[in-house]
Amino acid sequence: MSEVSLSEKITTTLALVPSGVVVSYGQLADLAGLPGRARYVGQCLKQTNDIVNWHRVLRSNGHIAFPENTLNYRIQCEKLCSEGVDVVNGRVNMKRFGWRPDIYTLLSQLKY
DNA sequence: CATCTGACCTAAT
DNA sequence: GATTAGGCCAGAT
Repeated sequence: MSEVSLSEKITTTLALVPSGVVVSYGQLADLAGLPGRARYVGQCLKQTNDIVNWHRVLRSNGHIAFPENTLNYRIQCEKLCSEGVDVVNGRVNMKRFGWRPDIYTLLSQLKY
């Protein structure tokens, strides 16, 4: 059986998040089998800049995690908007564009 | 070894 | 809304 690193669990799980859907750091941690470790997700994303779907990760309150005047902030806004996700004041309405049960079920099928 | 820091979260005020 | 306090944990100091 192959050993899967923690960061690998996170990146593979994130890669399954569909376009037009966003997740919080905490949600992603849970789905990757690392409950309560939202902070670790942040560390992983910071490490490498080429993680698939990195832009679909937001804070639990829907806010983009970067300061407003940064380049990354603008890029994330741009990418989300191009996917049909409304970003208002650097913030996404998690109620409308956030997690849906069917998608949750899909990701929950991940086994490591 | 102690403390600080951070792409974080929840609950309570 | 905002703030505080506690939780989380790998790295840096």
